[in-house]
Amino acid sequence: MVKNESQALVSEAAETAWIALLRAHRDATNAAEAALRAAKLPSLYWYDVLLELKRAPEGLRAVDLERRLLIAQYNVSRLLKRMEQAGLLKRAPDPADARGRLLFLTKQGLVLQKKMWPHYAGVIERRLGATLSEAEAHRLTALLSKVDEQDPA
Amino acid sequence: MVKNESQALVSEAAETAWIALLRAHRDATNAAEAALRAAKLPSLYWYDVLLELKRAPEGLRAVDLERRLLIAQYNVSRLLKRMEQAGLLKRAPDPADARGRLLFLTKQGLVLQKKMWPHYAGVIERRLGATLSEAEAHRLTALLSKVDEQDPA
DNA sequence: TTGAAGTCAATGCAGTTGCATGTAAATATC
DNA sequence: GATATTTACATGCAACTGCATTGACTTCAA
Repeated sequence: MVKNESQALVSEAAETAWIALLRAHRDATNAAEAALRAAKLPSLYWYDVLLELKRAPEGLRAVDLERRLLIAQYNVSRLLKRMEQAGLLKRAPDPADARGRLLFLTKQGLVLQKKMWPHYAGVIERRLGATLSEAEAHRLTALLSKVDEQDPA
Repeated sequence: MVKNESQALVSEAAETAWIALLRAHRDATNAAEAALRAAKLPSLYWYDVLLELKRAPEGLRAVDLERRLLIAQYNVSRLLKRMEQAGLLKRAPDPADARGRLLFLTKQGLVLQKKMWPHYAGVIERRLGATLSEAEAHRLTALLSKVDEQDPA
């Protein structure tokens, strides 16, 4: 996927790991998206939003979502509009800050989240649960976490 | 990013690893894309194509690219059209199979690949080279590889 | 060999994303 | 406490993606 021979810029090991990361991710998310589509369900991003909102029954601001999901601001904005139109969430004025609005999951949104989960979980289980032992999964998590603790860029 | 409490569908460890994978990838590719954009260079996918073609001076078919890069067929088709229009590659009839065409990198394409690499490499180095030891990078690669050896599903 | 089935690519259309910018409210500065 | 800066969110436009389908060739099988 990447991998370049002209040296000195990056260690061989780091570059190989990078490629493995890209491939594993692309492959796994392709599978997850395919599973959801096959079930006529929305994409992973929609799921992520539904779940975040489910966990924040006191309401969440778009900015928080943006940070948690690492999605660009304008995409969050439009994603929320679509999801609101689909009846999955509500946006109410934020008493603490009139610039933004607080987001709340609707009953319909909760129903959809629950409906999507098994499909999503199936993929995770096949990709990670079935191929890695508990210990390996933990090690993988630890290594990946080191990679993005690296906040800025 | 994901993470659900209703159990039994997936092990906790696998789910956590999944989230870590999504976050690490999103974060790292965001950084890489940002670095390339800041330098007014094309996106990662373009780079991937350039590099694959560089490595296949004997010519490559679109189908092969599709498999190597895990990009959908119609996206490969259009990506190649754009890159051809940009003068980065050439498409010639494949003597062995008249349905497809063979792809070749142009001199301009090679120049661009070389120009992009340092920007890309910088991100890889900061994300992976700087945060992981050689041994850790190798372990990460090994674990990620297990995940997508899992072909179909 | 011929026709049925499979493979390699391209494309119209609708939906989504990125970029640049805009509006409004909050915070900082003096 | 008026102005400048920053923050939260929205949006027009152009580019890109996914879906479904098509066209063109290859392969398989009787």
